[in-house]
Amino acid sequence: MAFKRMRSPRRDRGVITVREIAHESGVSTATVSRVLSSSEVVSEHTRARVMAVVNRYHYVPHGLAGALASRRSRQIGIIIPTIANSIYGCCTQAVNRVAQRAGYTVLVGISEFSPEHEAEIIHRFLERRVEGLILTGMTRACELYKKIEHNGVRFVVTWKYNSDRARPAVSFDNYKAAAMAVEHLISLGHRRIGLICGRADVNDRALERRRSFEETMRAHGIEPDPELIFEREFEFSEGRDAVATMLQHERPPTALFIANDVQAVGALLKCREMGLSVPEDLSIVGFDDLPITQYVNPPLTTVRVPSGEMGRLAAEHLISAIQRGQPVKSVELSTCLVVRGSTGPARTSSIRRARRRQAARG
Amino acid sequence: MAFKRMRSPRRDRGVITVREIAHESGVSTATVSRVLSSSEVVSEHTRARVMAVVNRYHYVPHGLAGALASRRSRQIGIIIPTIANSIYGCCTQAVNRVAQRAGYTVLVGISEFSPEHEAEIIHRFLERRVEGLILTGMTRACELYKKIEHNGVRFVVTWKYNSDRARPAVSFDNYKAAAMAVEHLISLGHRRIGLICGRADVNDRALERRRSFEETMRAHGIEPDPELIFEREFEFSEGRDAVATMLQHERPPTALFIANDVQAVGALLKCREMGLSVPEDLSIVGFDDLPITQYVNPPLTTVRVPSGEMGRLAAEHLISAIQRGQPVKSVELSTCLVVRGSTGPARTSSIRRARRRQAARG
DNA sequence: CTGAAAGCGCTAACAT
DNA sequence: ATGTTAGCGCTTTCAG
Repeated sequence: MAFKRMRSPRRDRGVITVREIAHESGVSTATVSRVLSSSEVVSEHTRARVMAVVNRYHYVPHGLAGALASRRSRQIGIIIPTIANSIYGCCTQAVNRVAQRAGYTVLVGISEFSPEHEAEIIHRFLERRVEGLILTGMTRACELYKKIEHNGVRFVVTWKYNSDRARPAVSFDNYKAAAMAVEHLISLGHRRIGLICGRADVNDRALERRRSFEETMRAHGIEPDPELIFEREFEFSEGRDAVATMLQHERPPTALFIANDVQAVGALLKCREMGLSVPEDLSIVGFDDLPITQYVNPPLTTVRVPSGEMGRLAAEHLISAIQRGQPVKSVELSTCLVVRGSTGPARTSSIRRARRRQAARG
Repeated sequence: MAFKRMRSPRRDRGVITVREIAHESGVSTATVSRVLSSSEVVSEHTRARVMAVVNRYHYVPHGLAGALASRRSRQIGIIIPTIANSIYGCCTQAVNRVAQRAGYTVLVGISEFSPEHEAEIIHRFLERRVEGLILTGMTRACELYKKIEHNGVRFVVTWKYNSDRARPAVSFDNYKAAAMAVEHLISLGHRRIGLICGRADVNDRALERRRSFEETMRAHGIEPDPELIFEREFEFSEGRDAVATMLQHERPPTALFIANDVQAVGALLKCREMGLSVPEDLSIVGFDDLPITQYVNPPLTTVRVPSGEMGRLAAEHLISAIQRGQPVKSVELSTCLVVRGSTGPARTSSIRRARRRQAARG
């Protein structure tokens, strides 16, 4: 071999490049680029000629090369904990929609509630040079936030809002939302109220809702009973099992706040299966307002959260911040209590009465 | 200005590059690259020195530049029609998991059942130089397949399997699966059977299930009544409305095949709400085996499809095909009928009887 | 309105 | 085991 390096200009797997297109249409690569970015001033004539060649060759520009050269990846990332709870899917879908319209692609990461896993996803997204990040919840190593900022990447927190925190957030306030639910129960005369929620150690939304439950109870002079507080995974079955166990307590609750509808629906169906009347024997208020909640029997009283709008706004704020080179603006979204059939006035020791009834029957 | 171009080597927004790392640790960029790709032979000593600098600077390599240079993007794309039906979420999550483990990032596209939208997503993914594509269903413009292949991108079809087609698929056979459901009903003595399914014009899975319904009926000497076939969107409410309408027919069905569980659960709950007994008044068999189906009352008889496994296998086959430079191997997955409480023996004109009962009560 | 050419940050031959 | 260097395919000044 006499020559130093044998790299013919188009030895590649036949994938066309700007150079070929430029050559074929008798213009420079710069012009092709201008035509394709469709923003520049190019004469109608040249544009037509170039486009003809582009179409003829089914030319698809190399976006990564473009990103490298322009230093804009036109990608954002979103990290959600799970897809088992459809609220995250709904939010992601909304993000996807606005991103797409703005010419951005979205990378989806699923952390499965693992901080290590999340850190890994963030690292990968940073490598891919996302221009922005949509995060779920606020609790994560300070290091990680530093790493994100250090790489010049903007982010916005969803599903968690605290007016006192410095991090940009587009979300509702879990504390307030949960308080509405608990106060609804208290106002119906319930004093003995149980809580079922997600795992507070890996989920700051669950933590916040739990904290709100406890403090709201105390604010009304009720001391929450730790034996009536269950933290479980996000599954129908977990809600079912939790409620079954809780109702075996010697002093069972007359009402339940179940801080997510997946567990709430599971629990509600279980109650019916056990022959309990809802809300006569037990009131239940859920959280999320999943579509199915209005169709179960009785329809579930629950807290409506704006999952879709949150996704939409988070993406809009993030992208506009990126484009305008400004910090992301926070917004607090509102929630509301949707009162349906699963909550009613407290009646003394209704579970015990129901139990007796069952015993008589069985 | 006397000089031609003013481009200082590190004027950028402070983001570190290999060159800086190489310089700081007194090695070449090639060595840094070797350390980071962790595959090459590098002395323990140099590796440690380089890693120290990497960590000190929180250096995150520019993945797009790497992709460009190595001509491997380490990305795959998946396109699903919606996230409203959680089976797609489940599948996507599985894909994500194996991709991540293999060092691939996944781009998620949501087509919302629009072919135009899907074509756009594919184009964008091709620009991003995905190395492979996981598609939902097989029906799309031949042009589009050509475009994908023309760009040297491998793909695999999911949720649709036909042994006669040339396209690589990792899926179950909708026709067979639906036939199991219909035959179950027929074997219980039902002759007047209705169908509720997705829109067959934009969804080849729905089409296939509908075709299977009609042909299986005929194979058993029953002519399907077009008035008992409803194509609807994927919503609980659509299932509800469809069943309500269908039962007003002068000769209502004694059984229903509802080709997806979202609609099936909606329909089932509606039946209960209308005071109908399931399966005494009406048998229902669903499709998908969503988690909730086993908890509704009565638990839904349905066809179990391997959403998670399909995602896992599709991703594995695709990635291994990419890595070994071979075509993607097809696999047909199996489904099974899960008989639960919503189906029972046919009883003559049970709906009419129920109606009379209701009239008597009302 | 168009072209020339210098990189974007990295990897992969090739050479040592 | 490590360094040199030529690109990857595109965008973007700057010049005309």
